[in-house]
Amino acid sequence: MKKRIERILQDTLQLSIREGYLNETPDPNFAIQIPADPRHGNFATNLAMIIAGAQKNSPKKIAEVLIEHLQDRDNLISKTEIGGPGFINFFIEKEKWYEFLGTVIALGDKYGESNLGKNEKIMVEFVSANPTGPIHLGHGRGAALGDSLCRVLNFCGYDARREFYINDGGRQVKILGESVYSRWKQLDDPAYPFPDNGYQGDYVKDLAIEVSNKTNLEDLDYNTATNLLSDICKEQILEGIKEDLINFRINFDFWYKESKLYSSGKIDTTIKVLEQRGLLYEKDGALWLKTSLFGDDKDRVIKKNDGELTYFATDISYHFDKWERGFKRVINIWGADHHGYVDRMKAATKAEGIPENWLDVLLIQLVRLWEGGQEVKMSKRAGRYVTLSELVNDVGVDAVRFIFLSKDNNSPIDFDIDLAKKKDSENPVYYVQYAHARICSVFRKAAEQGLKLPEDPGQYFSLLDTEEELSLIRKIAEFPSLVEEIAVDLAPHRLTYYLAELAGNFHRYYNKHRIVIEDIHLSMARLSLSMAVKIVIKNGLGLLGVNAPEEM
RNA sequence: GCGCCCAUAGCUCAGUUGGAUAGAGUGACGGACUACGAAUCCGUAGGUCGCAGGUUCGAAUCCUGCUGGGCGCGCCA
Repeated sequence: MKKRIERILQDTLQLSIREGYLNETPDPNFAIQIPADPRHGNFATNLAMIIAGAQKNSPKKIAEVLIEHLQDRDNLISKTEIGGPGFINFFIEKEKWYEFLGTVIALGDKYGESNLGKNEKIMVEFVSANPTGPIHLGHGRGAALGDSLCRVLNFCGYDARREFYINDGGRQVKILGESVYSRWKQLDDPAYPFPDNGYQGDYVKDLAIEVSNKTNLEDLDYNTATNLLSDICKEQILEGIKEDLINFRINFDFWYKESKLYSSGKIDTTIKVLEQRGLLYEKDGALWLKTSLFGDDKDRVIKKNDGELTYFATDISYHFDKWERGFKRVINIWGADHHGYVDRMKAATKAEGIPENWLDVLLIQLVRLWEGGQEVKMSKRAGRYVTLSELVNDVGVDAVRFIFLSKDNNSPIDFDIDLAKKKDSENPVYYVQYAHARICSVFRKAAEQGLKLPEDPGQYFSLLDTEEELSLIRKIAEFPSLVEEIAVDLAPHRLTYYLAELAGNFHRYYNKHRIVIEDIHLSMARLSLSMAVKIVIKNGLGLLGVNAPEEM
């Protein structure tokens, strides 16, 4: 609907200029909004006010001109008004809303899809947790966001893929091996020293017991033993991570190992490319990249004076590889504590000759847990933190995903476990799911009375004449443009609020008007409307990765 | 010291490239089941949009300066 209004306005503006009713004006960036106050119409635009300056005329005069030459070929608009300082308000022909309702039902689970992305290849890289311990809440938040973004992007016609980058080559894996070794030694000798920067969690002790039972460590020297433990444990932890993610309904398309960058020679190639571009230099025995030429505060080391590559070097190479794999855009989801890294990473991609804006980095803020009115204090360094699987086992996938996705990524989340566990109205997840289950229940009831949706329900829609019914249809009509906006803004949290509103509208409607009644025709009409609501809730929850249950 | 993010109802948060009278949930109080699921609905109360300037027809939104909080500033990963 919104798009049709936009089209009409574009045509009207062009025609007005072409025919000389208005002066030539640069392409205006006008908005179409749904007014908060229904008296201001179904849609409103600020177009007249936006171009008033360039037209050297009052917004109201311009609005009059535009209305007079309105290019409404389909007779979509029943009435226009000029309001406030120069808004043009549009009222849509009721019949057009009924037609729209018919298309929603016909489209079913395709309602809301679009071809916005034109099959463009996008990579979303997220979670990418080190294989040194189980994934925690922050990873879970990133996982929910990345996965939902991919769902939305694919729904909008992009070719979006999920990728997990495995840091299996760095020092942290070595430290994991040393930590496990130490815990194994401590089984006999509690005084055996533990590495200063070792991993503290209890899972390290569990690994020590488990692996030492299967592997003979006694005869190995320290280096051999710790290396062996590193290899075994990182694989085992990675399996656990994969399992946690699958339980969280996330299926990655690609698992990309850092070690592959070394073995495939990608890193050497990348360094050569940068060398050829004249962007490298040596100083203090180290190799530096001139990132400061591309917006970074200062240049960065990619090879240390001991000959080892930095983490940054592998990351540059990794991103060059993403580019070579043909992705037209890349979205990285990082914890906010990595924000200092964003500028240098973007600078590095530019240094590699990759276009500006190719890389988007979404930073996610902290998740704080609350239980029994108190914050659950966590400290990763001390190994005291709640894992994603613990939380999911406690409150369920649907609630965790919905709550994680209900906030903008830039806002910290206070996650109230008690509230998330509640299966009633206080919990927004259940509020939305209940609307869906309730509609399914109504259809079961209708079926008992021999009622079901006819092939062509459109003939009854004109019976939907109450304000509640018309506003429900309008709400349903917002869905496609909202989904597109979410794909552009990378902001799936808006969907949670929309779904709660839609569910609320339906619950109110349900309480006020009976759906299955003696009047068969009116029942058909109301069942159709209910079906459309059900479709949007199901499609919307699907984009969040949340189930739409038929019974609860 | 420099940089990024945040500040909206008692609490948790929305607020769509600046739009018309700033919203929702929750908490508090009071109501609604002899009919489709009361896991719901209706009503009341609640605001100096952190503070001070600026930009304009119009600012919670943009700019500047403050205050308060989170995070980051390594030849660590």
